[in-house]
Amino acid sequence: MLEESFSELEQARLKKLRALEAAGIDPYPTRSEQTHTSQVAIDAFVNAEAQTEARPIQVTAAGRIRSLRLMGKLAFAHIQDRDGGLQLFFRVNDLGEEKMAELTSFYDLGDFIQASGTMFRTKRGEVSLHVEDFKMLAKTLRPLPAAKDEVVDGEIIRHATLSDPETRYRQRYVDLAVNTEVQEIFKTRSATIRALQKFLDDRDFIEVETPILQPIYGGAAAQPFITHHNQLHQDLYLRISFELYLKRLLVGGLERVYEIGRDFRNEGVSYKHNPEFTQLEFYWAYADYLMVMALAEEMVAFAAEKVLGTTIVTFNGNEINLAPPWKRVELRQGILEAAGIDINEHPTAESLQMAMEARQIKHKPGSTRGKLIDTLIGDFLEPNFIQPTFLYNYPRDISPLAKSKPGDPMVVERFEGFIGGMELCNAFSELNDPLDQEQRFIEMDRAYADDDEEQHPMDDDFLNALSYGMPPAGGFGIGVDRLVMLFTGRRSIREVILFPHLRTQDSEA
RNA sequence: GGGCGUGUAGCUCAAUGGUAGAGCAGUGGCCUUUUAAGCCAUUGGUUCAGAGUUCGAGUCUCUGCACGCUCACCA
Repeated sequence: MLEESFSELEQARLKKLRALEAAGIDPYPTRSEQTHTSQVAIDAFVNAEAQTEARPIQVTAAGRIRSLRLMGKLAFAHIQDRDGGLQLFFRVNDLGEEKMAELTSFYDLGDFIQASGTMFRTKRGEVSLHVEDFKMLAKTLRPLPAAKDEVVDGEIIRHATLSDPETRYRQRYVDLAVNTEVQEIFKTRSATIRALQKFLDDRDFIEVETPILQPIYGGAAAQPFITHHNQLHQDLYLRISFELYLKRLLVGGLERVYEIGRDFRNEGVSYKHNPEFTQLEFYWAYADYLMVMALAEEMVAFAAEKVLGTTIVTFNGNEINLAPPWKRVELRQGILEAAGIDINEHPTAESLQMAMEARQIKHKPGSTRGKLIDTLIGDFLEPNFIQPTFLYNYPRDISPLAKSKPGDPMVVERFEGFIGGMELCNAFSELNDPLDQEQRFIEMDRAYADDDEEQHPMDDDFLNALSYGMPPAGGFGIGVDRLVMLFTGRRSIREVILFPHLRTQDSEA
């Protein structure tokens, strides 16, 4: 029972709720009204103020009570609505003893109120609503964490705010209600996705949706979640990427497609990894990875400009400029300069491993050549790519869906984009030769035969699709959560996901 | 999964192994232009859970749980 979990504070509120009902007031009325948001009301008043013979601005505002200052026959409150806050001014002369008592005896911080009246300016200069009538819209039984805002020189200083990360993520509704700057993160997130969509829509891409429940997973090297369809007696995987389905659409003649959605990877959780995360992938017929590179930097800069009004962001203490062109580093050259190893001189895993050991570089024993190169990237390059950087020309054996570089069988036309020391995107000239693709699947199978984590299952229907002919194309994937981290300057992916994954608790407080 | 750290009132935090406290919030008063409103009074605790050491544990030990940081794997 909810009521049994109530603290003393909550019991006090419950008593007020009962008292409201006893007074014939519905604490949760069905109808409500909001003629102006706080900002619209304030703007309207400020406008009218500038004119001579302005008519009074009649407003019905609605929102959550964030502060309440009772002063006997006077009262001030601030309510919070979707675009800000508004001060309410109550006076017994206007409301009468009975109505005033309703406010003082039944209302608490956190309650939703609807208030009507005219806009005015207080002696201290704050544009406020002079309340003529008000009603309870929703009684709050649990107290919101007490937070008070102090304005010093225009800066808002928040006292004793809710800061425990566990409570903030587990009860995000409280976090959002109390820490309004958290709302801004998710407004930015929403705007970012809209901007990415607009950018691609304007270039004739169509947005599609492909299966999340898949009989065969693929398109990335990751462990999947497994689920089960009861009626069909069939195990299914939650997708780890969109790639193989989107390429089927290229076969079908949809030349420019993209999808924004959720991927699921059954792996470790960290400040940049959540088990489910949002990805954008696009596939572009008659393009190659160099064209994709140019489009990608343009897209990110467009989104930044549209959402933030600038291409300059601050992340982890670094000022980062997202404006194109981004730095381009050829992988072989990059590793040579950073680690002093020329990977071309080490065509086998054994040789490369020896070169790394000679330099005391840690690595997983038994790795493939590509994996070793990946280790070098992670150790020597990725952390140093603070400004946007494309690293291009990847080893073939860790890129089973990318097309080989003409004249260089060990290398594929693939690039990854890094910003703030973090991998942000991955792209390549898409392999469209069904026979080569089959060969790659077989190679992966052989190379990782002993390693369940790296299984890359053969997708026969995908090969079948390629056999019907897929136009040459460039493909691209970007982690939307990480992009939002950059745009909002948040160092943890949990800050930009509304309900990040947490372990379950036995007893919820 | 490994290492380090944290867990005390609704929130933010104190408390040499010796009576668990403060501010805000709450409750009762006073207050007709306040804005971290103010003044007076006051309530509120399974100190994450369990076991142990001790005359005595919020504090020390062990186990478990959750969260954070970090390493490994991945995006």
